[in-house]
Amino acid sequence: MEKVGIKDIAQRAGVSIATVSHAFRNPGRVSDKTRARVLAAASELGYTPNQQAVNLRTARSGNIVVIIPDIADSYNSEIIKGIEAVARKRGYSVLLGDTQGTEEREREFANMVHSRQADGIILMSNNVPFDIQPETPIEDIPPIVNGSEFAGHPGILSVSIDDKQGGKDATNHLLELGHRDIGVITGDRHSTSTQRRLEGFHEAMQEAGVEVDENLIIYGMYEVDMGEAAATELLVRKKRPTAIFCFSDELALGCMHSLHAAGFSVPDDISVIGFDDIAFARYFSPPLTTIAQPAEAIGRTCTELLIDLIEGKRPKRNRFILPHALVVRSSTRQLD
Amino acid sequence: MEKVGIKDIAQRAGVSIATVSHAFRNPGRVSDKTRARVLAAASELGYTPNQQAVNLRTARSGNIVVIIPDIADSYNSEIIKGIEAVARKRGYSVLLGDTQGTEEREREFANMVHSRQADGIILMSNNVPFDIQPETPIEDIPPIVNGSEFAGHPGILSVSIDDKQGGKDATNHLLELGHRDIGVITGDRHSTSTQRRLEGFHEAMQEAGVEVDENLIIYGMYEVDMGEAAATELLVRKKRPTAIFCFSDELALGCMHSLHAAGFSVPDDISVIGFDDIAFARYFSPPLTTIAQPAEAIGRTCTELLIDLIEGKRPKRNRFILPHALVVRSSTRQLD
DNA sequence: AAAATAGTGTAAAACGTTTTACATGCTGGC
DNA sequence: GCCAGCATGTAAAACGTTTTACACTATTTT
Repeated sequence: MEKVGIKDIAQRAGVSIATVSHAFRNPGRVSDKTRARVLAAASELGYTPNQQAVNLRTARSGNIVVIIPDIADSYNSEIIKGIEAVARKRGYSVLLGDTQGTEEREREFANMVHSRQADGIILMSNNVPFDIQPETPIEDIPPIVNGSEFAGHPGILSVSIDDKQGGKDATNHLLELGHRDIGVITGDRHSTSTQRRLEGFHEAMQEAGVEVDENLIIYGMYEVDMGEAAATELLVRKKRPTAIFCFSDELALGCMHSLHAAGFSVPDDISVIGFDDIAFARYFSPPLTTIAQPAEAIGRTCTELLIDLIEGKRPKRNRFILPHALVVRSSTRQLD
Repeated sequence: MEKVGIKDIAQRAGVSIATVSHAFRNPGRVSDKTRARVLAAASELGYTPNQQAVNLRTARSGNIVVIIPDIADSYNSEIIKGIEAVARKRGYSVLLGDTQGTEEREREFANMVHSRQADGIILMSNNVPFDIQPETPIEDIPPIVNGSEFAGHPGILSVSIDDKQGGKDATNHLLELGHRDIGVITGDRHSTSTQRRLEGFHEAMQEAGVEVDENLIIYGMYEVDMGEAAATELLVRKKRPTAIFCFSDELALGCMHSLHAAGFSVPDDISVIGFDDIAFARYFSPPLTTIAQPAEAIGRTCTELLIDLIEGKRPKRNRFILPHALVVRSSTRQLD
């Protein structure tokens, strides 16, 4: 367990430390014979390179930090799974940045790339935690990829589904089933995803020539409890909705819970559609109709792009759109 | 954006680099006046210390790695949340080690402490990814804390609930409701938690004088799909269970899904009890009766202990047991 | 046979800090 | 006035690597 370094193995193999280093990093640079001797010595001594030293010298950390509001959220953790997998494959480690929603922590984590603890950032949030003006040249921005639609800076890569179209698809599904009085429970009002989905909702309604009742739109957060509260809210409205579009599956879960508690049947009395298609969605009662996001693929893509960026390969496009899909299960049905 | 180092700020403040370092790390060591000058220079230049250099010099990384089989699992991600919070509070960052169950990755991650990328390990798994004999002295083991009951090495800290008692409590609950034909769907057969919960089950049955039907015990993994499969399995048994004890809430979810699909009502036809009390458990239909584990607290405690260990404070005890609780909801009821 | 080239090895600088050991000037006690 | 002791500052070593520039030998080219 004694710390064995490059120089111990140099001594044992009877060569210089430079040779040892070359033997590892730069095979061709050294004769096969000495290389073998070095490798032997290394394994006899149980050598493990000190990454800190390597990192300092090579000015890279091999880490990427993922800044995410809440890691316990199902959708988020699927994404992280994708991130982890690709990072590992490409030789990077992932540093977890659970911000619990606070901007202070967001900055803290973002600072890790300045302090060289990380080489790049995957951002699952809408604020850019630096002071970046839209006119800041991209060379001055550290490697960063956003995992959602992102409006902050045109040069920042982002990968996500087409939220607006998603919102439209969900709405059209309800419209096709004959619903006209459609309630909406949104996510965080300031998030781009909420804004875009809402646009999609309005556009679909307009195209169908159905008037939107603003009273039936409840703005909230993306969490379960919010779904419960919002559903109750909706039930006391003068005009009761016959269908509810929830901007996340967790919201839908909370929503259905409230509806059941109030004696309504889903979908017989009220249809509910969600968004995300988290792993549990098919186990809800009733199994949830929802817009599926390819969470893991989003995570994977973000990571591939980020690492490309770190390694100097900037893609031609800045905006990557992954396909979503309407998944019809049993929480929605034709209006009588 | 130019990289500014300690020597730039030394130059600007007209002092030596040693003084700059002291001004930061070691206030009293330097006069207030120069200290102020240094600090001013630093902020004017927008200085951020290069952590890699600091780490190399001070021989610590400020990282802990958490080795966990699947980060997308609800119970696991709650734990991670706890870990993150404490780590942050105490000035550490967390490196994610999602092993996807493979031992190879486990070793890879464990190796991060040898290569100085991390100062310690939180292990949420049952294999120790080093070659440690029970007789290896604790000084030779890197700082490590296990987040479950752990049998590998007596010197390794572990924090968890009392799984055996948990198994007993769940079983007694069913027994008290009059159930005698109790099915069991376990988690990974090799995990200590499964083994201990099973012991608890047997002990409770024995104490109640009820014979265990080995045919009603299905060994599996801790995942939803397994729950579905196992439930179907159980239904074809000659003697059908009137209650099922699932070793995780995810299993219970899958299990109830199968039961519903087969036309059974929970709890009217069959009672189901879970284990963990994940955030979603109260939203299941019916809301799940389960044994609550304090996941976040487990994460927090692990982390406090690990960091103590890293910083040289070894606790008097090696085994930390956190309280669990039976949470009765609506998935269990009195047998007619 | 001299000169260019390829192959192999090494000394030493560098990465950006922290920390040890020493130097200097000053205060005050005698 | 002398010395002890303190307050403040600094030079230089150290952390464990990678990498540059050079040296030497052996081989090939002319």
